[in-house]
Amino acid sequence: MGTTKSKKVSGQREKPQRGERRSAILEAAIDTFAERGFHHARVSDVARQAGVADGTIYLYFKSKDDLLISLFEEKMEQIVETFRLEVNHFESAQDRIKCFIQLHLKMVAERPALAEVMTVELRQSAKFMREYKAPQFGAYLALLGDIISYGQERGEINQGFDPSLTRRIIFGALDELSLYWVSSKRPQHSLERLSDELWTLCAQGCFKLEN
Amino acid sequence: MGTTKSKKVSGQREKPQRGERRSAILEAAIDTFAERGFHHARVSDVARQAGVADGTIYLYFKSKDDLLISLFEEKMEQIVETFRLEVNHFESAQDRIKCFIQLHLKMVAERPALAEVMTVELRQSAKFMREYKAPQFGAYLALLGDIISYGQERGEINQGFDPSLTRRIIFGALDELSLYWVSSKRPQHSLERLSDELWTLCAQGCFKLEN
DNA sequence: AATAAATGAATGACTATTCATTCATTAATG
DNA sequence: CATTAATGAATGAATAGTCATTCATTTATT
Repeated sequence: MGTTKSKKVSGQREKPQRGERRSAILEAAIDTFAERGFHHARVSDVARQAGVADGTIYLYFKSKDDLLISLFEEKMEQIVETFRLEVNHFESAQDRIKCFIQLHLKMVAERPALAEVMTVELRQSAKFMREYKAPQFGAYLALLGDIISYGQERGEINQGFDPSLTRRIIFGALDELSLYWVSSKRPQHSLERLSDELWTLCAQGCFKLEN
Repeated sequence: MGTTKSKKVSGQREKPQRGERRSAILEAAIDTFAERGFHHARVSDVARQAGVADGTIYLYFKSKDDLLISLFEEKMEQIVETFRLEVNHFESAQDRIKCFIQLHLKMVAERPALAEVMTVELRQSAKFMREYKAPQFGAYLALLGDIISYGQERGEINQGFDPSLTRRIIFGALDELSLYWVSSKRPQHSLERLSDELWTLCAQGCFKLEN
């Protein structure tokens, strides 16, 4: 059945135009890595999904690892750029943090496959990739840390907090909430709910004041 | 040099006694997976580290995957048991949460290789393992959630928080702090500092009250 | 026609797993 | 007690399968 040469597979793309090959491969890699996991995904799966031949991938990327790293760095760069702009629309550090949390979770909602690759697949190489080889992850953390420092300068946030730790706490919470949401077939909670819960905890803690 | 048959390798164990084989393999797997990463670690590396033959591993575990899963489940079971006992020594939910945070980070300090396997290597299989196949991870989260519910029953914690979300926020923060600490060659902060920072944020939030 | 881009079958490196054999230990026998 | 037989845990060399990467050939572009 079907045409002579190509087995149609769900999600398979049409042969991409010249000049769109590279980004077609990146997008195919996001979907394939999210679905099968980086280690179980074959390069030929990515190629099929992108509508190109196996060898074509090696015209644009040095190796399968390079594909994962490029994917991460390029997408993360865009994200950092967008977030920085959006966040700066707000004056107070409180609003900026709230905005950051919402943007992170909005991205999870809009690009779940990308979120999954970033949260799940990348952590495994964390020790090797993150700070060391992943400047854009550093930029993401730095953005969050800058907001906290800014809040301290403005007197909104207690001086006692160390931005380099607090940013990790907030990032860790966001990352785990994202993983939870992405992994749930039918999430029990809306992303707005996740956002509010985290925001409230960051803002005022969870204990009643008189105790 | 050395004996006829065995090349000495750093960290290699002596041939384990009968009845200690299984746990020798588990301990060797922790070290090897932490050092090389699960996917890059060869079964023969684990065998050498444990001081047994390759085939012996298959007398105790079905597959390399099964070794990772068994490792996680068995260690996590012990951890949950210990944590539950320790935490219940305290009356207030505040003290229980503080205790939980401290125990988690203490474990990271005492067993960094185990912490690394649990935070880094396992996340990659997160979607498949966690809730679905990893009842002990569920038990860990449940313990944290129970403390929060308990705090709400006692009137210490605002009813507005959803324990199933709050527990993930706290776990995510702990997990990320652990990863940070384990990955840093020379951590900038003591684990006590990490513990205090997270505890303070959970307890009172980071914003000054009058704003 | 000349050049560049794309193809995909073939290659080769890698390693999880198997299983025929060994051998230390225990039980049976005289 | 001394000797022999039985057991099954342990071994590790060989297997079998996988899949990233290459490159001779084909197709598209200028």
